[in-house]
Amino acid sequence: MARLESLRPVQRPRLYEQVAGQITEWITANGVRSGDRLPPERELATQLGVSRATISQALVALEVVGAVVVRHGDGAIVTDLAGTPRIVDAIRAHAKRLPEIIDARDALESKIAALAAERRTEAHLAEIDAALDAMEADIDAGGRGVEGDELFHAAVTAAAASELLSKMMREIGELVLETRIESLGQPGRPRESLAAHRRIADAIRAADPAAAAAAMHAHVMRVSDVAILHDGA
Amino acid sequence: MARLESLRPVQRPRLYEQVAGQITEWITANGVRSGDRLPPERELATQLGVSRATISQALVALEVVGAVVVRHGDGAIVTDLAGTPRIVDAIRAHAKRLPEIIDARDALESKIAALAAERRTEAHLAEIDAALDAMEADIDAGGRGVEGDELFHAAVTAAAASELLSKMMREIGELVLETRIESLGQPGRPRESLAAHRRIADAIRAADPAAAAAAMHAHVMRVSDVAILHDGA
DNA sequence: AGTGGTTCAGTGGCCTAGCCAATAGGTCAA
DNA sequence: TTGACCTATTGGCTAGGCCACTGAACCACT
Repeated sequence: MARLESLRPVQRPRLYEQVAGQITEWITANGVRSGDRLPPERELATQLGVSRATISQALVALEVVGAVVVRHGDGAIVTDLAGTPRIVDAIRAHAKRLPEIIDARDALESKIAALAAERRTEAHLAEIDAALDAMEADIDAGGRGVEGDELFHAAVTAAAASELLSKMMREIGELVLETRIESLGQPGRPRESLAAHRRIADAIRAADPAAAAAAMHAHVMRVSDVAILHDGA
Repeated sequence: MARLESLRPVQRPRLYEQVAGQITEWITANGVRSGDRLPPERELATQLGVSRATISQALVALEVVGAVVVRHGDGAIVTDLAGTPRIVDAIRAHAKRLPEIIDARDALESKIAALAAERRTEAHLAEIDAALDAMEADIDAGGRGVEGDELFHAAVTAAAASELLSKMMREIGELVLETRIESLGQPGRPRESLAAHRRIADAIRAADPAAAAAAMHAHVMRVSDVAILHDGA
């Protein structure tokens, strides 16, 4: 039974998203500055050819993101964050920015590995070992060890005990996953990757932050080779 | 004339916010897990006593935050981020997590400095110098060089040429700023900080990534000392 | 002048009612 | 077993309307 794990659900465009995008464009295009007011909802509705309810939804979205603040009876005021596109969207939009993902991953995971080496408990080490075992078992069975790979990085992140770094990793996690799957798809890679993970685990166990960071750095860079090659193909 | 700066505009609660909050509570209270479906909009509307339009707005808000994903014809599916409060809020909530900010800043800025050393152009170097000059001038004039400090880090970040890392820095920027101001407030600190910035700039100019990262790391750690002490007071 | 009410037009907040479109799940014939 | 079809359920979006809030203009009073 062939897997189709690379397939993703079709894009279901929401009207409010499109409207929010158009409003954002309008903001940047017209040089609207922080503090300026958007046109009234009713006017936006007629101009963009949608209902006021949809405009309202778009404004909710923009408000949640922090691009505008809507004031009852006054209007929607543009904030200073308005021109800033959302992090993941910005990347996906250009798509050719895999190197940026690598850089970010390197920055975060190297630090995470170092912190993990300082703060790991026995429970964390056990969790990391379990992930490595799962990875090895899967590879022995002919798999690519993707699941164990994910578990490993999750365990290391947990050991680092930083909610902030953890959250940031989660933010780019979706993008990282793609590069990870690509990398492990290459023949011989899984075993090599397993060895790299072992080196990271050893450094963490040895409570050696610098070595852990270096090992993680090397691992991330090794993965990036493939990803970039694949990207350029 | 007594100031009333502690006064804030009255809370103008939005219905959709309240509804979103109730839905979130419902999720955590009922042990709803990732992948489970929320009740239909129509049912939520009658149960919470609001219109479907408002429910829809609340779901837009939750969707933007990433707590749910709404599928046409199917329902609103809870994601694994549902229980996770917003990144900045999470930190602010505990408030005692300054160390985490330092860790994150260190991870990002060290990498940014390294990348800047690799990719800086003459224009970037000029920008960095300008920031240092502004910092020095302000300090000579008795100031703390806060503005120049910000300009410096902004210039280095620009030189790193990574939209992703840049965005991440912006995300924690608000929090970093607080620690920065605290640090520079100590007597003697501004000049010392200026020297540290110069070392970073030199490494970047010399196109030495490792040295740049090390200098930035040292700088961030130096700042953290003060911040943590201040925090413990 | 300055202060405080009043009014009014503009604006967002929220609602009701309804149709359209997508989905999941069943039925039935090939 | 497969594929086509139907149907109930659900979200997407619209239209139209009432209410509450805001800000500016105006006015009366001090």
